[in-house]
Amino acid sequence: MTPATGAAGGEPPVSEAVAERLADTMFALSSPSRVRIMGLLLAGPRSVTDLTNALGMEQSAVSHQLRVLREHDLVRAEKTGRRRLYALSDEHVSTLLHAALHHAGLTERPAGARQQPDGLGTVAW
Amino acid sequence: MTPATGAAGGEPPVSEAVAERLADTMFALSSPSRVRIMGLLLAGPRSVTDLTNALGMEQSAVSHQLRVLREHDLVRAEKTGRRRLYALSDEHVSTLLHAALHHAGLTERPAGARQQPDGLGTVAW
DNA sequence: ACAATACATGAAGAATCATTCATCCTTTAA
DNA sequence: TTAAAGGATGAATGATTCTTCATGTATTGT
Repeated sequence: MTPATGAAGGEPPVSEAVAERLADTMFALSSPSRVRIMGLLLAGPRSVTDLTNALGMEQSAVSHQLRVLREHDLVRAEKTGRRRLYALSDEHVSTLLHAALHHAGLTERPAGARQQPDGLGTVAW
Repeated sequence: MTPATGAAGGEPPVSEAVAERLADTMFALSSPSRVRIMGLLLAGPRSVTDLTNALGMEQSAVSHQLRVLREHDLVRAEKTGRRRLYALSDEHVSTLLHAALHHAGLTERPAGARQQPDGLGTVAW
């Protein structure tokens, strides 16, 4: 087997555990709603109501998706008064997000791109 | 509204179109099987049979997942003889993958980490 | 105390996904 | 030509997922 393909030895290059962790994180970013939320948070902390208005979805849906992001440590909530301020959990996350956005901006253009060359709005790095 | 949260002006920081594209790409990496495949390809091109053996899943399942990766431009197939050599579609992808792996390696340790500090095996950069 | 605001959460339903099974196509070997 | 190897693909099925609806809890305002 593997007649000229390269080494195919013993331990896998990416352990199954890591694969699962990575997939899990990617999953959290695999829905447009959640990515849009992350996109908004990229510009600074937002309350659930802010997000709900900006996204044009139901408050319940936003909360549900925020929960997913929370459970995956992508965002953190800080409660002040009766509202909860959501923010990216750390700059590490925003780095990953930017990398991903950059990737998304470079690959396969749908022919009718009218947005910024990379699809980013005004983003504060 | 938005009483001290920051700007909440007009155009979204991440367009809906980009969010969809990004989510789409992330989706392709949101299953452990596909991540493991990518992990193997990180070490070099592999045939479907190679992957099937290394992964311990059925050939059909591997082909199905390869298709997803293909349709998302994450891998490319080159046919030589009666086998198909799959490889990461470009180095750009492997960059993103490494970034993601790095992220996965740093966040929340499941308490029982026995792998390399970052969970990577022998990986050729 | 009462009402309204801000969020969270459980249930339900439609849609989507990953895997297996069976089958088909193509290419090499006998 | 026949058979086998290497893959791809459609159908079926069980498991997840996203959204809406309804309702619950905590906090502020009057």
